[in-house]
Amino acid sequence: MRLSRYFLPILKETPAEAQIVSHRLMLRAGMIRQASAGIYSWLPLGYKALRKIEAIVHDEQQKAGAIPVLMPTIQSADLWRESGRYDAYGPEMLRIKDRHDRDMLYGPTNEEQITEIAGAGIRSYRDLPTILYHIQWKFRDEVRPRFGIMRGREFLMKDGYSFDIDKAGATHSYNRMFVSYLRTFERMGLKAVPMRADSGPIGGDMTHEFLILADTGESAVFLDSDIADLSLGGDKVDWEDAAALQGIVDRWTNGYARTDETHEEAVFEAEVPEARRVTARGIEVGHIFYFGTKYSEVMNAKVAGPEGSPVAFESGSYGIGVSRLIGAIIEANHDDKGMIWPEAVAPFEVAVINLKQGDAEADAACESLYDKLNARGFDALYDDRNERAGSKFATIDLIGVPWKLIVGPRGLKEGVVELVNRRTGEAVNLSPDEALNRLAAQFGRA
RNA sequence: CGGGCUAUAGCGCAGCUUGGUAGCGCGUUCGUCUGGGGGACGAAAGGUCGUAGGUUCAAAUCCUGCUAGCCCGACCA
Repeated sequence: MRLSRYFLPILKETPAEAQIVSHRLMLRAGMIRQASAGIYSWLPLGYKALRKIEAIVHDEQQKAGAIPVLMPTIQSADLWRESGRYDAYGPEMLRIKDRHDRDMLYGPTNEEQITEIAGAGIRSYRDLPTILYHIQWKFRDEVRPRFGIMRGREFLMKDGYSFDIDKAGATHSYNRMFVSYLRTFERMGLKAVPMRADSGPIGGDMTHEFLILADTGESAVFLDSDIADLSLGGDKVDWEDAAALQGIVDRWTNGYARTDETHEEAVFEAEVPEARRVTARGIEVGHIFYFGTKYSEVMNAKVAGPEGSPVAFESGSYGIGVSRLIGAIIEANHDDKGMIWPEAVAPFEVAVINLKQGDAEADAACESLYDKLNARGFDALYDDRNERAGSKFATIDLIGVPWKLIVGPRGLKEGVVELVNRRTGEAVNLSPDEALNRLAAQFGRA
């Protein structure tokens, strides 16, 4: 993308309403624009980031065996009356009427809808397990939306639902999603820690929240530092091997990691040596839980079991706050100049900065680099605006492009361009071709 | 939903106390000089002062209603 032809309405000053850093930076970088309280338009840069995150979630869900679907945003109230939640949900649910005066609602979640679909479409226990998911906009009429997209009323969420014949199957499905979440967040360059969540009326210990550690997080978290240091690495996962998955889950859940909701100071002190006790703040980006037959019983969603008689599904649901992840990534990756995108989710991976637009040699070198980057499959941004160098650096650093290729007449005389890393500031002078090769190696695109 | 606050140009703000031609900085446009970390100078465009009503010769300014938004708390992906 040529910056001169892009729509990037950046701000030098911070809008007054933005309090936390991700909100400020997203507004300044022209990623979002508020439409009304808790509702945002996604401008090109924000939309690009959102799509990248969405793509990773899709990919990891499908690798773990989940199947993508797409359910509507508008749902019928009747479906929710079946489950009893139409009355139970309260004012957070946005209720609307259609022209025939039928009660409708903008979905805050999709348990009812998916249970209806599974109940109608899955006939035999032999078809199980089935995990269906979608990435769709949700609406929850929060009393007090805040922090930009981090707590909006409209938000993009991945919600998945598993269907099994028994508890053992449901546990396997739960573990699939548990490990899938670890992979998903790790791939985005995030350190997400699964923490025991409040299981509410259902009970049991099969519910976890995934939190990203960040100073501005909403929840206080207490954990054993050993858990924060765990990593899957690039290890292959055999998703069909229930015992192996359980092993991974156990590794992450054996130690202490809880939010303030479930924290018990005495247990914390007893289980974790003082040197490893970490008290921090976190942003919830995922939540998984097993809920058994809660919806399938009341909605009469059943399959033929091994004996031929109908059996209610054993289910779980699995959410990732896709739009919230953008805020969380920024909260965890920024400095005083702006955002610092992890390479895997960066809206633009590399920026070509022409220090002297209009200089024939600089222009030609930039054009050539830009073409070659595109040819190699890079998401490249060419700052070809007729701006001064300082202004270009400030813009590119604000939007957090992980790598800069700086091209100017001075360097070109020596036959070099400068390759600079946004996070470390490390800079090296290389010939244009060497710089390209270095980047290709860095991104695995040789 | 309790408490606090705000609404004036794209953004950040002043003006309101004491009613009388709507201002500043940034950004934007044009020109000149510039050009390796948010340049300088000159010129210009841009505002039903959130909205409805009231008081007054006269309202951004005083009064009333409404709406929108922000912050703290309680609540939540």
